[in-house]
Amino acid sequence: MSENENKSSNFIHNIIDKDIESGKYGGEVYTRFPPEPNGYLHIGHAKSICLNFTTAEKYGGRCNLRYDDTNPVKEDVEYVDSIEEDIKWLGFSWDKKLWASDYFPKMYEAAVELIKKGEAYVCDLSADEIRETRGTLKEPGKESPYRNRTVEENMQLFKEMKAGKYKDGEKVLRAKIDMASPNINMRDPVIYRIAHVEHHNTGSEWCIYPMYDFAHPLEDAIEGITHSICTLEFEDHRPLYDWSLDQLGWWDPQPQQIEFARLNITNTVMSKRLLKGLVDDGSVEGWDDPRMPTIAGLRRRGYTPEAIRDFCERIGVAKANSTVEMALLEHCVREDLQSRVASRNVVFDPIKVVITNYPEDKTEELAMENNRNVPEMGGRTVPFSRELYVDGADFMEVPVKKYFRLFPGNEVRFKGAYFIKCEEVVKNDDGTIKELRCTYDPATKSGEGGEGRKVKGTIHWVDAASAVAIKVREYGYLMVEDEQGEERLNPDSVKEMTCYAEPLISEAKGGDRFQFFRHGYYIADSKLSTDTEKVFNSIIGLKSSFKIKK
RNA sequence: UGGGGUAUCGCCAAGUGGUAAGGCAAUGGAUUCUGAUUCCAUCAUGCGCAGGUUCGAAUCCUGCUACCCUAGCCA
Repeated sequence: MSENENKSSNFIHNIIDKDIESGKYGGEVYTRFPPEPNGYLHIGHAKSICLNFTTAEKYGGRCNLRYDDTNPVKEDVEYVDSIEEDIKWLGFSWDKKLWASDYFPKMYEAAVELIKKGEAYVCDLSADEIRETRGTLKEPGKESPYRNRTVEENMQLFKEMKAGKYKDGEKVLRAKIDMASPNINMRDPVIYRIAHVEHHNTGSEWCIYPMYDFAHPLEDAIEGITHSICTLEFEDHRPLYDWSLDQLGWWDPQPQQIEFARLNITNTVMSKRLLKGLVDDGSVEGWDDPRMPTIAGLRRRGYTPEAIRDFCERIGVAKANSTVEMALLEHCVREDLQSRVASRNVVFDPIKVVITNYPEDKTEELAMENNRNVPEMGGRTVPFSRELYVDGADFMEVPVKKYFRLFPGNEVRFKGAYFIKCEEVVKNDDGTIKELRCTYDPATKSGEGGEGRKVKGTIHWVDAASAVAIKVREYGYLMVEDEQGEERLNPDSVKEMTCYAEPLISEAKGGDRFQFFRHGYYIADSKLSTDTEKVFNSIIGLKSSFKIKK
């Protein structure tokens, strides 16, 4: 991979360039990827991961992996292994692996500091009451009756909160800012809540937990993060981010939050809620179901980390909401795979072909290159004999115009073998095709000259006697929208079929990728393959194929 | 606009007052024992709209319009 040189710049780089020029952070660039461990990472996270890690890389800086585990009721350590695996698989290494929960003491100290400065107070209002007094988008809120408690009283109450004297929801700590602020986030936001819940990291040490808006700036500042990159919906929270740090005045310089637009891809569900729902109700095999847009799903489907990184590079980073076409991701995989993958003959929807003038007891081993564009990948041999299978799409009894594959009376090149002419179509009683009776021209053997005649089409085939049955799974869109605009599972999102492949395919190991002649790219699914039957997941089809025009 | 954002080709996206990069998609053509790949060519007198400033505007000013975010003790 060509590193650095032609990496496009974006508005975040422009901000960093200015910071470097002004010396704001002494030329340092320190970023972080802060997932909440409440689900698997998806392609949208990949954009954020690439952005944070490559930005640090570009400037010779560092990037931390930090779990944003400030809400024990929603989080689960079961996800951390997958998160780390996915980041590593994408090819990134973090500077430090950290847990926001390790900063709970420092955050508590910060809250105490705010109380002492009269900038925070303990509020006894219920969640409902807080909502009711917050005002609306157009009307200011009302001040809490507890807003003017003394510093001493607040200190006492907050200590009691920490000591576990109160039940969940009984009290909260609020920042004392401005109930009339046009920005609702500044209307005395809750910064600490009570939750008598076991925390995976701190156990039962704490029963009060900081809210994201208060915790996140502290986490960044503690780690010395310079540029805290997050998505657009946090734009309105930035004043609170800055307020928290400004009030404390503990750090100089302070990190700055920069927002960018999250990734959307056409026909792709990116909502964690929906994805988790599909996993929980058994609609998919799990978070790594090949139909899922999770990194684990894409991996199992056969996408490469290089392709995903290339995709993230190409989509750019900006603040405009956008939806990238799936075709771009597909282009990236195709481009990556075409030079690293060997081709194998697999026929879908097989039709039997009998070469009537070929000896019944003869079998030839014909040479075939693994990848025509990459000679270093060498070649292989495949058996050829009197009975073969061809792809259902490569024969038309009544050809449409410009169809140049097999049809009665037409002659085509069998890839790596001979010119074959279809002489007769033999049918079953029910009218379906039983077999094609064909003849071959011995003078046209592949690689042995005989360039006299030309033929328009080349099709692939497998030897019937040695063919291996494999299962092929092809994927469509996971979700569709119904009349009500509700997203629901697409019943046709997976199609499984049995196909015939050349014998060598039986040596495929889980994770091996191939190009199936004329069908596209496929990966051997180690999770579903057995010794007797291999399952191949489709990654992506070829760029274009013959389309029948009406 | 309560407030905060964003508008440049079908989809992304550069551009930061000097006369519209690039990629994907699409379309034509060349080569091809994969209708793939590769290769060449075409693809915004135009930058949400309307005015204004300027020798010169996607870039500055004014006024509109559309869409997104925001009223969790989630992140």
